[in-house]
Amino acid sequence: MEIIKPRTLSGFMELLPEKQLKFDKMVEILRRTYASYGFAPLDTPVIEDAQILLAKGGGETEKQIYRFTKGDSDLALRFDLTVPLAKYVALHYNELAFPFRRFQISKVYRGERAQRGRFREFYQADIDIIGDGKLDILNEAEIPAIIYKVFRGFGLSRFQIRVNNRKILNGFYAMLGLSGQSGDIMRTVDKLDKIGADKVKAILVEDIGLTEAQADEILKFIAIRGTNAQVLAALEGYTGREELFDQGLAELKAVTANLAAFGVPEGNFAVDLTIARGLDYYTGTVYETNLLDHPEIGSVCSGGRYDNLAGYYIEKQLPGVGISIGLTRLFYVLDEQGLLNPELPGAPADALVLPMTADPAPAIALAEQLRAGGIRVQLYCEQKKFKQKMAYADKLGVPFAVLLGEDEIAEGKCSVKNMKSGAQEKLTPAEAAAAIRKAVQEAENCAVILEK
RNA sequence: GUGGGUAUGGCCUAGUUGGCUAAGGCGUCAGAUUGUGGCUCUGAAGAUCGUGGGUUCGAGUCCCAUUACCCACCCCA
Repeated sequence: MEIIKPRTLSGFMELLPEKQLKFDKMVEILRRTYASYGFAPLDTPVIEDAQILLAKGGGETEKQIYRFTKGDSDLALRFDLTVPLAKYVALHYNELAFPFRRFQISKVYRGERAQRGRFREFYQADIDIIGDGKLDILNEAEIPAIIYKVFRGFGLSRFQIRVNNRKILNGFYAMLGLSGQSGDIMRTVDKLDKIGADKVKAILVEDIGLTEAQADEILKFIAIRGTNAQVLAALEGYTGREELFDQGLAELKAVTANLAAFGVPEGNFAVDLTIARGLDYYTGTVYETNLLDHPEIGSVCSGGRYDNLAGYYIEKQLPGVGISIGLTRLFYVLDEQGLLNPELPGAPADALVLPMTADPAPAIALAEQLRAGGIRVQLYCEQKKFKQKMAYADKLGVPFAVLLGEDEIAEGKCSVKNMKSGAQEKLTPAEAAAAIRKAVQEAENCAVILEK
C-alpha cells in the first residue's frame, strides 16, 4: 500500500496534547467569564447556505469565503460568528428575550493567504448583546469590564483596552466636508501606530485626495493624547458644530463614566482617537485591546457597537454591541513568545496507575477509587517492563505515578510517586487521592500566561 | 489578488569553484541482569536531496518549468 505523506494544510493550527490542554484552559476561562456576565452559550453550524452568509455581498468576504456545492446546494463555511448570529436572532426572534446576550467560541474559516499568526481556520471567542429596537449605552460601558476580566483571568495585567466612538470620527470628518470618504480615512488612520504620521498624511493626500489642510486637521485631531479626562476635555473644543459628533462625545463620556463602577482600572483603559476598526458596520463605540509589552501583536480583542445586526434577514431594527477575541492567533503568538506558563499542568491525567501484579483487578479498582477522589487517572494497560512503564509516565508528563504491587495490596495501600521530586510514599487510596488532588489544584491556580 | 524568498530522512541543519556508498544534531526504536523515569553509553531504523525536464562524462550543487511553503502588501482575529 502506498503511504500518503501526512501533512496539515497551511493556515490550520494543530497542537500536541500539552499545548492543547493550555489552549483549552484559555477557552475554559473565556466560557466562565462570559457566562458570569449572563451570556448564554450558542453553537451554530459551521456550514450554512451561501446565500445567507453572503447576504451582505461584495468585498473581502466574497473573496475569502470557502464556498462549494453539494448536489444542488450552494454552501459556504462561516467566516465569522456575527453573520450566523444575525441569522439566528432573526430566525428565533419571537422566542428570544431581549436584550439577548450570547457567547460563542467556535472556529471560523477564511480562504486568504496564510501567514505567521494568520490562519485560515481559527477560533473566535465572541460575545454580543442584541437589543430589540433600542439598546442602552450602559451595555457599551460594560463591555470593557468583561474584556478586563478575561485578560486578568489569563494572568495578564499589562494590557490596555482602547476605546473610541465612530460618531465622533464621522462627525469630525463631516465638519471637514469629508463624510463620503470616512471609511478610507479611518482605515488609513488606523495604521498610525504601524507606519507613522508622515506616511498616513501622504496616503491621505495622494491616495485619498484630501487637501493638505484637511490632512493636517485630521492628524492634529488624532494626535490628541493624554489621560481620559484630558482627551475628553480636548474634544469638548469641537462641540456645537456637528450633531453626530456631539452625540458621539456624549456616548464616549457615558462609557468612561461608569468604568470605575464596573471595576476597570484607569490604567487598563484609554480613550484613543486612532482606533477605528476596518469593519464598516460599527456605528458607535469601538474597542481594541493591546498587550502593552507586545505592541507588535496588534489588537487581541476587537469589537464595537452596530445599529442594525440582522437587517438582511428580518424587518426589525436590532442594535447590538459585541467583541471578538482571535483566540488562535492570540494563543499562537503567546506560545511563540514563550509567554505560556510552563508550570501549568500539561498532562492528560493527574496520575498514572501502574499495575505490578499479573491480575489487573486490584489496579482497576484502585484507579476507580482515585477517580472517585476527584482526580484524572489513567490505568496503564500494557504488559511491559517496569522501566518502560516509568518512561511512559515521564513522557506523558503526569505529575504522579501510582504503583500497586503485592506489597501494597497486602497493606491496603498504594505507592504514590511524585514524578518531579522523585519522592515516594505509601498511602491508602483515599489519602493518595487527597494528596494528588491538593497538589494538582495548587498547580492549576497559576495563570495561563506569564508576563515578562 | 500584488511583490519577494525558500525547498536535503519525523524536526533542525552541513554539503566547499558540479566529482567516489549525501554528513551531523534532535527525535524515534532496541539494549546497558530481577519493582522505578528524566542524565550517560552502545546499537538500529529512516532521504529516489519538493516534482518534471534540460546542460554535462558526471548535479543536492547550474538552467527552465511546475507545485508547495514562507515573508511583505491588501484585508483582518
